[in-house]
Amino acid sequence: MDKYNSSSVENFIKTIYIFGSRDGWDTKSGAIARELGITNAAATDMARKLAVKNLIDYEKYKDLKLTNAGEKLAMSVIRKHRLWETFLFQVLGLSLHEIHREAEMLEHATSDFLMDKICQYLGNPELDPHGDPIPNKEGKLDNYSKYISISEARENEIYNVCRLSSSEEEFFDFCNAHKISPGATIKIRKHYVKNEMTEIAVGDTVLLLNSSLASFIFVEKINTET
Amino acid sequence: MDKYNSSSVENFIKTIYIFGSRDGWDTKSGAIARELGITNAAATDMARKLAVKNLIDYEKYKDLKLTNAGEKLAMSVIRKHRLWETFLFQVLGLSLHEIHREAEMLEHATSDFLMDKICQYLGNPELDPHGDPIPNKEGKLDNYSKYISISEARENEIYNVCRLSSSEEEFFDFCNAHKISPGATIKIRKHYVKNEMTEIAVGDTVLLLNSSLASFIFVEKINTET
DNA sequence: TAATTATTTTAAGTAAGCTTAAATTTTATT
DNA sequence: AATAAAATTTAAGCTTACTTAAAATAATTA
Repeated sequence: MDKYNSSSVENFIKTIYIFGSRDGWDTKSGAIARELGITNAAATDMARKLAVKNLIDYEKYKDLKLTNAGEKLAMSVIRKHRLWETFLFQVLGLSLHEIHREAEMLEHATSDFLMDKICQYLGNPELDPHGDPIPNKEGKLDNYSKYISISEARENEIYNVCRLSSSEEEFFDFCNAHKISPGATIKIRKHYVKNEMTEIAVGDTVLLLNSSLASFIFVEKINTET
Repeated sequence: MDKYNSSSVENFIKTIYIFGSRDGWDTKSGAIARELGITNAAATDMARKLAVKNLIDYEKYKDLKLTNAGEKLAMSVIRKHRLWETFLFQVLGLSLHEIHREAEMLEHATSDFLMDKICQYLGNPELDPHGDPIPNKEGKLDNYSKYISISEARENEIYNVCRLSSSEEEFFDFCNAHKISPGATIKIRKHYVKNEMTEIAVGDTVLLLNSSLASFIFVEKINTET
């Protein structure tokens, strides 16, 4: 078993993990290819190679599934990504969309040794600036309460925004413009199911979100106890 | 002209620059190959390809020479290397040999944008922790007084240590053990030319250095003026 | 200076990570 | 359930960055 994996391999494995953890998203070679900007043929090719390396279980035409080793690798890359984002945001003051772009490169060029130093420096954070949980050294997400996306939230209920889980500048432009940030309070007014839109209220403003926007904003029921 | 260069290309160009700036070192394909741990054939191959890309001037059997574009690229990579070393040393507290290993990877995965942010964060440093000068954004080494290595220093003169320009752990073990660090005062006692050894004194300790050690320790005549 | 040794280059071949185009399989539609 | 559409896989081919082995050139030494 090689110790070193290329950026291509790491991104492939990472994408399978991320897609697999999102409700209703598939992990077939086509979806991964689209995300990575490569052809289906290239993705199939990679899938077969990584199956030999025992990082994924591959059955033709089926969803790609990570093995234990594959999941471990995914968590390691995601840990590096989220720690770098936290560092770039907190220490160097980069913006939410800038940190993604840089972390996307740095995550493949950082040793476990250095990552642990950075983790310590940051005081072992549990969440990155987007609100996404940071896996620990062992690749586990401990005490991580799974938030729900706006598309899954109940009508006429009030929620707290917890995560803005995108990496596109335009998405953050939108969130900034309408005061949607972790900690903000929003009300779900109505799901227009056929049209795949959700109407929410932030303060006095009423917004109509398409399903893409809605799926990247994660919320939590406001805790009335304690 | 491509904007993006691979790690292999960047390391190749960087090595030509570094070797070219050291007295008595050649920049033939063989020397570069040895340094990079690849075969001569691979180095010749790369040399021809980079000549097409206009990064080096290539004449068979001759020393490899960087073009203006090649030198610009070299300086950019070296700037990133030395800024990362400074950052890892000053901010995260890594040791002198650890910073080299990590910077060697990070230098190829860092945008100019991020590098400038880090440079600002550090207060635009002029020297890295080894004492090596950090090129500016334009790829120039401004007001850089060229130090001499111990092998070039004059017998019976007293000097200040300015740079420890190596990346090997053992070298730093040696320097630590004998209190050789930037700022330390040493006396050159004698050059044993035939045996390629130099005898120096650090405080009360007399040390006999082989030419390899002597070539990595850079010194400056103690300034008696001002 | 001729011969030997060392170095560099050329030639042929490999693996990774892609591409396009054609064939196959799955999914959706009527 | 048959067929059309969509997705996936296979096949062949390309580039990068290497390798080994043989050929050519340069440097050294007798």
